[in-house]
Amino acid sequence: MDERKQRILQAIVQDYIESAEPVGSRTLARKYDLGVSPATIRNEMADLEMLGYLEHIHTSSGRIPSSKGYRFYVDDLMPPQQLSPQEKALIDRWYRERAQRIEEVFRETAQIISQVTKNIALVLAPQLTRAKFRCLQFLPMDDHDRRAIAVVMTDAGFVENKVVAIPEGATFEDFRRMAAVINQCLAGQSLGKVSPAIMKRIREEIGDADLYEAAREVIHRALDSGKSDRLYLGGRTAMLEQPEFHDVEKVKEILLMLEEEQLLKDILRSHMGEGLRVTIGRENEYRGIQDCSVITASYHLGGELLGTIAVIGPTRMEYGKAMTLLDYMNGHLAEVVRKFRW
Amino acid sequence: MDERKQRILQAIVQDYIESAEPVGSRTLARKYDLGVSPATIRNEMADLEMLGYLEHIHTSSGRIPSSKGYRFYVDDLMPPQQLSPQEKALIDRWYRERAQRIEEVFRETAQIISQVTKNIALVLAPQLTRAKFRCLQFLPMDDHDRRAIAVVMTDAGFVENKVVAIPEGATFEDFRRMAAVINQCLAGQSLGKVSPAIMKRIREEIGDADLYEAAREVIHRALDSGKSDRLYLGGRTAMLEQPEFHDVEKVKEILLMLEEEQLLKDILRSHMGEGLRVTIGRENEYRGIQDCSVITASYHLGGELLGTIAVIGPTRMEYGKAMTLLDYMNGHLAEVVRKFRW
DNA sequence: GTTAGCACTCATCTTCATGGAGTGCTAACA
DNA sequence: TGTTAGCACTCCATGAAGATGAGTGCTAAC
Repeated sequence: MDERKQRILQAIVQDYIESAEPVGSRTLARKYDLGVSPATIRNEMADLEMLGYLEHIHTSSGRIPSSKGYRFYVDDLMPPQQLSPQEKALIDRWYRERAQRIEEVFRETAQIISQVTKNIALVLAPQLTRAKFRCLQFLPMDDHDRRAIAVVMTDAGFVENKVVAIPEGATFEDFRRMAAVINQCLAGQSLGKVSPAIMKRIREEIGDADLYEAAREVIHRALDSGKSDRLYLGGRTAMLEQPEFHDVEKVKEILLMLEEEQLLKDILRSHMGEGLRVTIGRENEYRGIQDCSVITASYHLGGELLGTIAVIGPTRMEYGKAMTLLDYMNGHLAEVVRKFRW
Repeated sequence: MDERKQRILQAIVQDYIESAEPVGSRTLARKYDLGVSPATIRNEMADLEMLGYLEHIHTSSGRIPSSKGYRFYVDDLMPPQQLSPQEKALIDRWYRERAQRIEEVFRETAQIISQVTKNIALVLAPQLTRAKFRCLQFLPMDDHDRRAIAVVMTDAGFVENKVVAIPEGATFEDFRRMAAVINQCLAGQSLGKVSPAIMKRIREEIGDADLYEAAREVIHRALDSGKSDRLYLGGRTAMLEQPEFHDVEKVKEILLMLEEEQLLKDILRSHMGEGLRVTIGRENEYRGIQDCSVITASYHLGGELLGTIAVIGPTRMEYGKAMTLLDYMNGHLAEVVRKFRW
């Protein structure tokens, strides 16, 4: 692929991303200073189509980039972009004004990304499975000693509370004792997996069978909440700005997909872990988004993978802008998570 | 308005609700056994239009009910409806399978309502402001005594936790002492309003100014979370089934409204407190939904107002079905909330 | 290798005719 | 006096026909 072909492909992709209309040789020649006539461009376009970079709806409709075309654009042709200081300042201020608690940080991150890119934004918050157990405490819930609140804390500063029943025969004091045992045994352990050996040690320390059963349930439920990492979603309305979604059937389809939280998490997880990543159209495994592109960025802290942020939109997407933004938000998030941690 | 007019109005409303098409005299005569000719129906329709019960897009377009027409239908003409035992069983099973925690109950309630009515469902969970303070406890958060977790519990069994900073010079032990004071002073108080007198007493009991400042903040933030009652939303996709939302602009408008949580809460609150209530089209105060109807039902427990559930949809709505369902879910919710309380 | 020119292809838009569903009005009927 | 049949009229939806415009592919000339 010679340089002229690349210049033409670049112009086509950029024009199509901007206009959402199939681009023809004449328009291209007029708008971009390519130094050749429409006829030449036509020849080149025909070649590019042969090579699989462009597509044709029908004769005489202008070309649109194929997945392969976008891929080449993203990898080799896309001019590097940077957020302007104004944009950065805007984002920083947004955070400062609206995001006090860490949940708000995630939520607002999704908001910002969707607002800026006019596409769907996903933020997968750090998984607690990767977090380490810090401590567990019980609080009495009623005066009759029948329920207690278990408060579980992780080293990342996440706090969860659950109501647990105190079994017949046991007292709140027993639970307090149990907490001490659990704290001792689980301290520093990853929530993801508690080894049978540790459970055995806890059983021995606790002694009483009923009480151990209760302890097992508490630990189990604490782990459960750890497994369900939280997904924040933004841009349900923003995406309607895209002409691709001017058809209600399409909108319905996408909205239905967005309600399947598990599916979204799976998609994100399969992209996780390799910095900035772009998956274009057909490259997607899940069929429902094979006319969409997914850009993900994973944020780390001290080498540890924390979570992922993503943009999902039509393949005709401002890749450069989205990638630059994700990269910036990525750093921001790692920073914020670091701040909330200690 | 004589009986024949009423029968005709009833037929028109029912037919329009079913078909979403303006209904004409001929169709009406064919489909419903009214015992009169189309011409007579035409005359009656003209009368009903004069009286304001029907509307006309243009000559020769068939009639649709006006807000006033729907109102008369809902108040006087609508046949009473009941959920079938099958439907009830279905709902009960749904709850049993998916709703363990109280938050899930609210969420699934919204889901069920939107699924059944194919419209937007809102569930406003009990406001904590109405709940009474039960107790506050602090847990140490880190080893350096710089942060603590405040766990606040209400008599309805809601538990909230917040991270608070321990001011320079104070220790965790001070906070523990402070908790004792607050517990003593606030026990049984409504979270909605803490009188200045009580705050004064707390200040005197605590003594130290810095510590009092910290206490004030904790109480303040506990109340804050009480004020933000939670809204559960269902049916973002279900509503797309309605032909009224076959236009993307309409969809965008409604979705934008649904993102304004405060607005939705305000709408619900203004409807709160009077059992089953229907507001039709123009009767709505908020302009954005003047071509929609809102049906709300408030659930109570021991005379105390707890929350509201609602359906929002086009004025062409199955009022009977929605009202019956809301009424049933209402009882269900009160029951569930009672079960979670003690 | 590049370009101009030409024939051809679609999609879209406009216009126009047509049929169908509906109304309103009037006159006849019971 | 209330009911109905009949008729003229309105408006929407549909589809065909034609014009328009943007685009391609191919060939021949530069």
